[in-house]
Amino acid sequence: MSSLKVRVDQKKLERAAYVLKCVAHPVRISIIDLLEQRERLTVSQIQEVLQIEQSLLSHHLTNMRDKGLVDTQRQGKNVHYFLTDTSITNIIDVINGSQVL
Amino acid sequence: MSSLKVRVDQKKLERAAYVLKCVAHPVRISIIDLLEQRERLTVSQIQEVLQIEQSLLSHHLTNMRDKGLVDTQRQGKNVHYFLTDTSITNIIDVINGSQVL
DNA sequence: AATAGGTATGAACATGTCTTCATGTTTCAG
DNA sequence: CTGAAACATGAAGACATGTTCATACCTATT
Repeated sequence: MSSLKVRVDQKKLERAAYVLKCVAHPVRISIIDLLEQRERLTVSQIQEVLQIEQSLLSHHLTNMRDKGLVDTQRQGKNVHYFLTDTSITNIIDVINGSQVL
Repeated sequence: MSSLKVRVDQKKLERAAYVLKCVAHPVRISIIDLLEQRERLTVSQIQEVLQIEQSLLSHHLTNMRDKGLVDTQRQGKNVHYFLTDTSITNIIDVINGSQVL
């Protein structure tokens, strides 16, 4: 007999998968990395670093916002993006500290 | 002037995204969690816990194997699966220690 | 050799994701 | 009020992923 079972409840599993799916993209990982370094960044600042189309970046940011990864704050013509929970940046560490990733 | 840039190189970014995409699924997160508890598990053992179709589970396992997350070892009629790099289990911790995930 | 248990594979369909392009919105400066 | 800068949105096509079903494969037992 074995009391083996999944230690994460279904709700959390689905939520985690949902958000991880969002993290799992080169551009979006990059954005997280940038926001770990700067706290707040405007779309144009991010665009300058990543060198991708404005519209594409906006889609990615909206995506991350929908999933609750980032939040925004308007300041004049600019919109500032920031991480809602900096603990996600731990994923970057996991990435760097793994043979597999 | 700002020396802001992505601190993860392109290759690693793509690899990380590729593997994270694989992690980002309820069933596959569950499998990782189980293999954190047991070291080695056969397909049927996993199936017994997860209660999903054999074929579906097999597809998921093959997927994880292709991405290098797990590896296998045959023993008679059974095939044992195990994590190739236990540091991935840190992702479970990140999940549990995050407000967002 | 035949059978059964354990696992893998492939086709097919539905659904989701990524990217581009065109266009819309908001805000400020003049 | 007009125009330009900064950002968002929506449609569409290409492509990837998840699931099911049927079937094939491997191994041990008889």
